[in-house]
Amino acid sequence: MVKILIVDDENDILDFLSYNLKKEGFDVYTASNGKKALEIASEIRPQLIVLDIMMPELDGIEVCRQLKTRPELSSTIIAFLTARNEDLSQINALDVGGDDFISKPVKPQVFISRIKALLRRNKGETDSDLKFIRVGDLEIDRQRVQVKRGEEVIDLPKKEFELLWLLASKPGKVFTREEIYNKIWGNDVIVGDRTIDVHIRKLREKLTNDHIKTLKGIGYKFDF
Amino acid sequence: MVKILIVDDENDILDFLSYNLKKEGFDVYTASNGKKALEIASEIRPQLIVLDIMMPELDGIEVCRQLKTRPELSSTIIAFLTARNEDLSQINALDVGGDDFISKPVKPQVFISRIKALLRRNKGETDSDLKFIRVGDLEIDRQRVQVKRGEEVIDLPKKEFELLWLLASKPGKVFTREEIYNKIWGNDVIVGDRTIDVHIRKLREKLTNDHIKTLKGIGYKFDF
DNA sequence: ATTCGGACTTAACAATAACTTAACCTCAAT
DNA sequence: ATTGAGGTTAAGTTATTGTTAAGTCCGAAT
Repeated sequence: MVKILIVDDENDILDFLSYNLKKEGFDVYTASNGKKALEIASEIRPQLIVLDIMMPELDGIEVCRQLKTRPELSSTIIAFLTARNEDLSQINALDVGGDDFISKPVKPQVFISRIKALLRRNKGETDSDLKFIRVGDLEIDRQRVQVKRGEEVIDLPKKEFELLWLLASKPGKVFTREEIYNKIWGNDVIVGDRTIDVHIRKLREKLTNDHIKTLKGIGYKFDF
Repeated sequence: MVKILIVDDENDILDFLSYNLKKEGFDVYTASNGKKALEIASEIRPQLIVLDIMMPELDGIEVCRQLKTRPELSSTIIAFLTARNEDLSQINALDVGGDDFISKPVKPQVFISRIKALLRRNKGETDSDLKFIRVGDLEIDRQRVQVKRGEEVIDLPKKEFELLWLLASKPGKVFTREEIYNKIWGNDVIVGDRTIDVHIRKLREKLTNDHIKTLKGIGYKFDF
């Protein structure tokens, strides 16, 4: 379930936003000042924090800055709440890592859809750490499931792509067959002895340069 | 990177503003008259245009008006440049869709902070819900729920349009079936296995060009 | 209320790319 | 020469997607 932390010094607003988010099925937490916000955030690790900028003592900007220094929260989405007529010109909230601004007063529908949009935007990007590898003359793009050598596009089927991705993710490292089986097929699937070889062969054929090296009795590695 | 187009008939000013914006890391383009401005704007689709009002032939107001008629530029931010003593009373620049006035002569610091404030204001509206996409020979207009290839209008029913919109919003990116289900049908609705395929098929039929690619076992992507 | 039509979904079946296998081949080390 | 690991090839096999037609739903027009 998606956890959201709302931070505001006005209880009315906390209740209002909290009510609306809960109705949408989110797991909502609240904090009424910056200090509590930092504590709760570290403890529950919400995916998203709605953060009022204007608060006594620790303001939203400062809270955000501190959140971003903590590795476990560095990828948390921050949505700032601002009064509509607040002067934003002094505030470089985007510089401290904020993802969106939401103006008060807030219409529930608008609020919910903004929150959902934010959650959606960061989905898919966070689940796999790396998206792009460049090795030698190859560019391997996970998002497009596509390999390029210069302008030439090389399309690979799923298994071949995964195999290449695995090998290229640590150029020079030797992967044993067992390792490859585990990472690509999973521990449960059983495939024959020659399966990997066949995929390796197809890769070598398509990436005409000879980057995949066999270490007999040990495994394969990607070199350039 | 944020693209900014500067339009002014005085080269000194172009250079001056361009220099300052580039220093801040913006991607800067320039045009020395209204006609060029329209051309370049359509091509690069900047997030923001700095537009001198007083120009020979096509003045800034007229340029703005024409920009706003083009759906792909309708959400572009316009900042007008005005000489300090210019009589603004006659000019209803805000009526034609301008967002701000900046007076000449310009102090770099002030200029930069105004530009940043403008960009900040429209963040969230502009990049998270984009209203218009142009890919290859297609123009996809979210407001009108309409697709055009040149002069030919292609009407699509809602689901098909959303599917196309999703795929075209990140050309080249592979969307898994699951991703598509989540984004178009929502996490709760359950539809059969072949539903996406059918929609894909209809899209392919209507967009006769062959832009939607299948990656078996992975998903679909929009390429051109 | 009834009819009509388009949008959307489903289900059965066809088609195909991707994957796996198996039989055979090569080659280097012993 | 024998052996064993990996290479090669083509022929299965399977999973996934394409296609089609029919069914359901819903809103607009009569």
